[in-house]
Amino acid sequence: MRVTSTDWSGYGAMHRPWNTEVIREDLRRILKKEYPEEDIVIDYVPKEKEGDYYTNLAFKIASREGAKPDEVANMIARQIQDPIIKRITVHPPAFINFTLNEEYLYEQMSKDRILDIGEGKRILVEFVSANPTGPINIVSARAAAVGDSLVRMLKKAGFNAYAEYYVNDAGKQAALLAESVRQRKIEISGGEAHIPENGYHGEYVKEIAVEVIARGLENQDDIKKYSIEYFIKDHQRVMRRFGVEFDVWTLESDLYRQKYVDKALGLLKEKNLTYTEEGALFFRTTTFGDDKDRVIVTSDQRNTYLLPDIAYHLNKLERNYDQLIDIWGPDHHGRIKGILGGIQALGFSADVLRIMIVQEVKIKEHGKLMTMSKRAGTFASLSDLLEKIPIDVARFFFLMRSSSQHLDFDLDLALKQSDENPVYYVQYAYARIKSIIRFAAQKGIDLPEKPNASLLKQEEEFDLMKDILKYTEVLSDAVHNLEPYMITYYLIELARDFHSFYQKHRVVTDDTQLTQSRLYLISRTAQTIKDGLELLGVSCPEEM
RNA sequence: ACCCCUGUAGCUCAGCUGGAUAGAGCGGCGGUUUCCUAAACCGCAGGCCACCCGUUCGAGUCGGGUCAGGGGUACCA
Repeated sequence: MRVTSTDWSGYGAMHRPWNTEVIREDLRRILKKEYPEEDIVIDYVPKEKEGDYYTNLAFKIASREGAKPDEVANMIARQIQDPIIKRITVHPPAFINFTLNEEYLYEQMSKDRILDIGEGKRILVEFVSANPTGPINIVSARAAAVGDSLVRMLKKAGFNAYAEYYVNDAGKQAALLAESVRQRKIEISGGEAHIPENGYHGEYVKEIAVEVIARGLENQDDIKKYSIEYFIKDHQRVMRRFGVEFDVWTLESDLYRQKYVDKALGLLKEKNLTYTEEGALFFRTTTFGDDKDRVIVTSDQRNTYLLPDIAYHLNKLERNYDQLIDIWGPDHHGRIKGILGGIQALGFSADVLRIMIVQEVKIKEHGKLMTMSKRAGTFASLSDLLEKIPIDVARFFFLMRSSSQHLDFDLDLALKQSDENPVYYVQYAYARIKSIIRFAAQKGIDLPEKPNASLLKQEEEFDLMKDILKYTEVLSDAVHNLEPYMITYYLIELARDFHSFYQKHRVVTDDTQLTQSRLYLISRTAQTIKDGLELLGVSCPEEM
């Protein structure tokens, strides 16, 4: 099975028509009228080639019918006619290229296209969910950026999307933290610390021990409660600082209190999907395609993570979401089959949950990759990273790569405040536009309500118009693939096209009509940049 | 031993349902400012898409194999 996000079952594959107002859908509809049975693919024409969009329809038909592709292409080209298409050209071997009508572009540009592919469906994105036993690490930071951006994108695309953080406060790790703190407390009081083998050795444990002493906490439960809460608060604070808001924080301990764990266990037993072996209770995940069955209750009667995890997903499903998305770190990929098995065991389709694995992050400084072990690395935690670089830069960099890709975080580049840093490149385009609009206002030229768009005839102007219209298509692709980096790439491209335009053509001139048309064009550009940066959770300053 | 991710320009990466002469940023070299922000723009150099086999009219993209790097493989999460 495929764990990364390309095929989003339940919402249709990308080539299927979406309920969206985008240009390539207009083209698809036109072709569909003549070829209702065909699976029509519309893509962008490479730069430097004639036309804006193309289809490979002729190849498909020719291949199936044993005809010559170029003849089929010419036949199709003769057949298709529509006001939005200025010109259809056939290029060897058999591409059919469409050049859009300028009038259509002018008209589309002044139209607000709203993307609604979610149709109000309820979708829950759970991410970060770091154990409350230490600071937020870099991979979790990346997951935070990706998850938060995803929620913003989904909302923009018409979903009712919610962000959730799950806190493992009841398991073995929490107990280990408490014991580690207690040992440090003994040490501070003059005794010898016996930290458990798998316990927590970080410096921060000592700090908590000091706090615990100051509060006079003695028994294990109180120490545990204090330590866990310490990190929950820490995580909440850091997430807020990073600009990530969660709608719901769910505690594992609450799932126990509300009997969800008992309920899940009962359901599994009831369906005869468990058995006992050597004192441990196994869940038959092999029924659902796992390579071996998994233990859910250990021989010493403790629950493994899988049982409360299944209970948690039962809890989520009972809250009536149409779709669940979990974002996990690379070290958790081994859990996928277990949890999907659990969901199916509870009677749901495996499709209701999509699990994204966000790959690891390495920090690169002075051309060298730094290890990020808590012992050696300075950048073990998100807070450490944010001490060094601005939030905008951190978020943008985390969203520059597809999430299934290992990420090398180039700290030197991130620290550069000018030139090469792509964050500022995009922000600068926006600030520049705002500056031009202010300049025009000083000269007494205001943004027009309805500009005379037909004055825009330059190549760079058409490039910008097409970019702006492409925005909803990019958003649609990004949502479908659950990949925010597509937005990032698009914004860099849009900024580049604006900077090129700026260099070549003056906006504010004595020609008031043309000035107004161009003001309108660049203000639409600015609006698009701002919208896109908001999806990434990156700020958009008016001046730089 | 098994599982996951990855292998495209000097470096970091795009290239989505197979389609045109494989793209961008950074780095390198060379240019651009009496004018709305030079945090910008323009040009040049740089690639046997790890390798082999297969499917196909067509493969960086799909399938099989090999090699290499990273991560994970508890009755931890």
